[in-house]
Amino acid sequence: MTRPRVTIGDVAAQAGVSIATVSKVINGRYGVAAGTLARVQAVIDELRYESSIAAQSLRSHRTNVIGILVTDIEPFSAELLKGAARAIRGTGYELVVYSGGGLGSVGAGWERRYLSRVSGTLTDGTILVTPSVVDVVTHGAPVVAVDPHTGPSNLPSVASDNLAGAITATRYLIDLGHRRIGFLAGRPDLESARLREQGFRQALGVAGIELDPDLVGVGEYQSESAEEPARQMLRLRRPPTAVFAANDVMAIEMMRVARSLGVAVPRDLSVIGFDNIPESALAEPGLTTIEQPIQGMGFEAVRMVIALIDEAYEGPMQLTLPTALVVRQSCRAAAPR
Amino acid sequence: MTRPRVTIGDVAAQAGVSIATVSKVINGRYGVAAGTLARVQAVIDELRYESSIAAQSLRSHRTNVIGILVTDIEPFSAELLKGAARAIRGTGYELVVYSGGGLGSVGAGWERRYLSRVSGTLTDGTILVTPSVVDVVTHGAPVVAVDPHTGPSNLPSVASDNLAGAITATRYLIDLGHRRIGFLAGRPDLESARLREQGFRQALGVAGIELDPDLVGVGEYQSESAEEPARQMLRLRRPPTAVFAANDVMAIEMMRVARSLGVAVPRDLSVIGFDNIPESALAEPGLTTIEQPIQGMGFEAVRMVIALIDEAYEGPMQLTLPTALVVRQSCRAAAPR
DNA sequence: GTGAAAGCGCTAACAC
DNA sequence: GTGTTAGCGCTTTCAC
Repeated sequence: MTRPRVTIGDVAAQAGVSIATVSKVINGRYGVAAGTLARVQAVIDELRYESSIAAQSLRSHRTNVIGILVTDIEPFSAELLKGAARAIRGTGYELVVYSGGGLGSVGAGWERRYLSRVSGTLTDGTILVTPSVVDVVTHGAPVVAVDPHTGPSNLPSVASDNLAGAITATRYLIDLGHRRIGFLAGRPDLESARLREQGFRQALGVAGIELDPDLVGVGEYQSESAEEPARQMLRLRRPPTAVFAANDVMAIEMMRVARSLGVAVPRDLSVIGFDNIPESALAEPGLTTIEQPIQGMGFEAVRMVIALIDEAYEGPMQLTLPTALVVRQSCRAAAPR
Repeated sequence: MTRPRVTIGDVAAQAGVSIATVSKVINGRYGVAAGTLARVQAVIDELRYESSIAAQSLRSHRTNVIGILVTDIEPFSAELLKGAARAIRGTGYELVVYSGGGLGSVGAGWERRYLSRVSGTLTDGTILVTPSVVDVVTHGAPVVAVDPHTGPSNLPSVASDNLAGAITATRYLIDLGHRRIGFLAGRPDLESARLREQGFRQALGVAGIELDPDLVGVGEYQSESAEEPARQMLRLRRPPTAVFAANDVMAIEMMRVARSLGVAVPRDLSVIGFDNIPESALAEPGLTTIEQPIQGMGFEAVRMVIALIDEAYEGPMQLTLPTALVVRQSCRAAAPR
C-alpha cells in the first residue's frame, strides 16, 4: 500500500499542536504537559509516523550510527562486517555499511569522497576498510582505518600483524627441516605484501639460510598471476621443498600447479598461505594457513570509534592484532638429505 | 587533520558566484557558461568539496542508493549481501546496508520503522531481509522482501523453494532405501519451517510411507533445542535409519548426538540438513545438504528493486529460486532388511 | 547565464 | 507549557 509520507507537520496538525511540540515529544525533551504528550503520542502511533533520518541528521548532527565504508562486499569485507556487527550489539548504535559498487567505484579516492559525504552528518563515527588513501581530512567525527593498504596514515587504525605472521609461517617451515623455501609475493604496491615478504626474508636470515632469488615469485595475490611463477619455481633444477604464499588463493594455486606437475603435496612439497578469504578453507580444507583475525579487526575498529566518539579511548592509536598459525595437512617435515 | 566541513556556500563564495550556480555545476545542469563552469570546478577541486548526502537527498529525493535492511550481520545475511553487492556492480547504484544491532533491535517492527525512515529519502529502493512483518506501507519507492519469515505479504519478494527442497531431500533418503526417516523441525512460527515440514510429509506420503509420530522432533532451528529431540529419536526402540533436519545446525547437532551415543554416521544413520549458514560446511565438511541459493536471493532482490525503480520489471512478483541437493558423506544406502 | 527566494523535514533558541 | 522563528545544506522554479 502506497501513501504519501507522513511528516512531523501531519502529526502536529492532527494533534492540534505545533511542530515544535511534536519534536519535543519525539526527542523526549522537557516541557510538555502530560496530556499533550499522550495525545501527540497517540497520533504518532495512529499515523505510524517515523522521523526522516535525512532531515533529522541534517539538523541535529547526532545519529547514533557508525558508518563503515567498503569498496565492495566480498568475502574479506563480509567477514569484517560480521565482527563489526558483533561489536555494535547492545551499544545503542546502529551500523550502516556503505558499499561502493566494486570496481574501485570510479577510481580510488572513493573512500575519501564518501567519507566527507557522510561523516558527521549521517554517521557519528566512520570506519574505512582497507583504504588506499593516506591524507584523509576529518570533520570532527572520528575515523578509523582498518587494514590500511598503504601502511599507517594519520588515522587511528586497526590491522593484523603481517610481519609476525610471515615470520611464524616461515619459521614453521624451517623448524620442519625445510631449507629451500619458496615465496609467492603479493602486490608490491600494498603494505601487507611488503610486510609479508619482509617477514619471510627476516626469518630466513635469522635461521642463517641464504635465499635463492629463483625461489621468489611475484603472484600479485591472484591465482591467474600466480600460476606462472608457481610453475617456474617447481620446474627449477632444484625446486623448493616448501612454499610460503603471501595469501591463500596463491597457495591454492600453488597446490593446483603442483598437482598438475605430478608434485605431491605434502609429500614432495609443503605449502602454507596467509589467510585472506575465509572461504578458502572450504576450497582447500587441508591448507595450512596463517590466519588473520578478520572478524576481530572489524570488532576492534567498532570499539575504537565508539570510544573515540565518547572521548574515552585509551589504547594505542595503531592497534595490531596477532595472527595464528593453523596447521593442517599441507605441510610435513622435509625429507632428510 | 580536522577542519570545518566545506559547504556549497563556501564554494560559491570562493568562486564568486551564487549557490544556485554551484548547484548547477554539481548536477551538470544546463545554463552555465563554460568559463564559470571551469572556475567553479576548480574551486570544488581545490576545496575538496563533497556534497552532503543528507542535505542532497532531503531536497532531491533521488539518491542512487539501494538500501538493504538486515536485523544483524551474521553468516546468512552476510552471504546475501555478497550476492546483492555482485548485482549492484556496474549499475550506477550504490548499496547501503542498514543493520539493526541484532537482538531484534528493541523488538520486531524494526524493519518497518527503519523502512519509513530511509525509504524514498536516503534510498531509491529498499530490500527487507527476512522480514517478520506483513503489512508494510511503502511511500512510492519500491520495496522487496527477501526470504520473508511469514510467507508472502503484499510485497514483491524473493525466496528459495523450501517446499521443493524438502521434497528433494526426503526423496533422496527414500531412494537410498530408507523407510524410517526422522525429521527435526524448525521454529513453528516461521514459514520456512512449515514448508520444510510440509515437503517432508508430502514426500513420505507420495512414497506410501506412513510417518511414525515419534520420528518428528521440534528443534527450533537451534542446536541447544535440537539436542533433546535428537537424543530421544535415537533412543527409540526402533530408531530412524536416516534423519532430515530442517536446517544445518540441527543436522550438525544430530551428528554430534549420534556420535555421543555410539551411532556411526553414515553407517548406522544418514543425516541431511537444509543449508542456512554457509560456514556450516566448514564445521561439518561431510554433511549432505539442501543448499539454499543465499547469494542468489540477494542478487535477484537487487535486480528486482532496480527494475521496479525503472518501472521495467517483468517477472513474477513472488520469485522462488530453486535449491540444490549437495551429496557428501553423511548419507548412505539403508541396510537391506 | 545567473541569482534571489522558497522550501525539503526537522531541531533548538527564545519568546510568549 | 507551547508556539514562533531561524536555520541545517541543498535543489529548483522563476525573475532578471
